[in-house]
Amino acid sequence: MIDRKEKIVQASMQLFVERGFHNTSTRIIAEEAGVSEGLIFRHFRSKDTLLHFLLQQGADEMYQAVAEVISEHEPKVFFSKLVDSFFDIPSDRFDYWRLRSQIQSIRTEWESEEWERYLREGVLRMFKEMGFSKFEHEAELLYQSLSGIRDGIVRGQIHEPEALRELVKKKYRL
Amino acid sequence: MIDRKEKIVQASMQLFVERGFHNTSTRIIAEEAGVSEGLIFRHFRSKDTLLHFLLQQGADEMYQAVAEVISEHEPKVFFSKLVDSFFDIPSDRFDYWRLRSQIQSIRTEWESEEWERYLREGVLRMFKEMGFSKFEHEAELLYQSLSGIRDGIVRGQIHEPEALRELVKKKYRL
DNA sequence: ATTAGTTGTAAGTGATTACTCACTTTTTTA
DNA sequence: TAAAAAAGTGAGTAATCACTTACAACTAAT
Repeated sequence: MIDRKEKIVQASMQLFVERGFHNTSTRIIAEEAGVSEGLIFRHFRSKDTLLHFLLQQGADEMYQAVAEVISEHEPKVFFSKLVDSFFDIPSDRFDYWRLRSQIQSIRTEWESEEWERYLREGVLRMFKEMGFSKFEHEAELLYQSLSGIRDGIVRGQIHEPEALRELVKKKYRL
Repeated sequence: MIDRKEKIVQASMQLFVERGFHNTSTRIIAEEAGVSEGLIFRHFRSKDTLLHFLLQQGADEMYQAVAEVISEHEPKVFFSKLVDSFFDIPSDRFDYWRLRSQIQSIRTEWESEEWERYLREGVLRMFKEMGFSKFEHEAELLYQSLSGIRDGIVRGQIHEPEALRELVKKKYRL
């Protein structure tokens, strides 16, 4: 009846985000998931593997989302889809972003994922095709700004995301 | 001759940023600082107190920096000083920002500091005085964007900050 | 020179950590 | 239905954790 592996995934995600990865013991994960501690290691070889699984799961979904944006070749539509992809984060994906942000700020070896490189390339291409003179800097600025906004959203700091979204689009006259 | 307390402060800051707070033991801090483990607890009552000290130290400096920006009442100059304050982070303060970002993403109870509230009020006031219709949203957008850029800078993701700075200022026609 | 206060150390403390192992129970397959 | 494989448990494990304590060394003032 109950998918215990999924229970472990959900409990660990919540705990990692709330208390931090290194401050979350496998004992409390098991407790929260309602399983024995040993089962965690049956399904995931180690606590690190579990973390990696959570991040990979989110990255896979992002790859899908980015593919959808990237496939758009009309610059103005691309821009709109791009901005929307930063604003339309389903609330059940907030945890992924918060976990990612946490790990990124801890691990020095963190390197950008494939979907992120694709997306940045797409932004670059868009500004180029739109005829912006300093398209590289425009791309960098937009990407970092949107990242900051996304952080704000998943942390619940932004009260009226819709107004912000319109403002961003207006700034680029779209 | 050697200020051992300062040694502890520097070693712990570096380690907290590199490996994460909860993944850094007091044993390794002592090792890295070249002191006995007990000395950490002589100077700082607990590991948490040490963390708080590091954050407070950085916040104090930020309060100074923000006071300088806030004191400017001419909107256009304020804007320029504001943007500069996000771009001109001395490299020896990178660690503070990375530590702050780490703790912010772990602790749920994190609430904005005094200097941050002051700064955001200032940005709000600026847009208001500049006659922007949706000044609240403009302030939110600018603040979150600049925060994203600052994150990028302290993480070494931004290659040409100067070009970005000029671009930001140009966007607001200043 | 004695005292008092501070700074420092080494060797502990019990609690908690990620993980293992021997075992039982459930599910799948032949 | 029997056997094999997978899922699940609970009681371990050595190592590490933040922190304490008893004591020594240094510093400064009387």
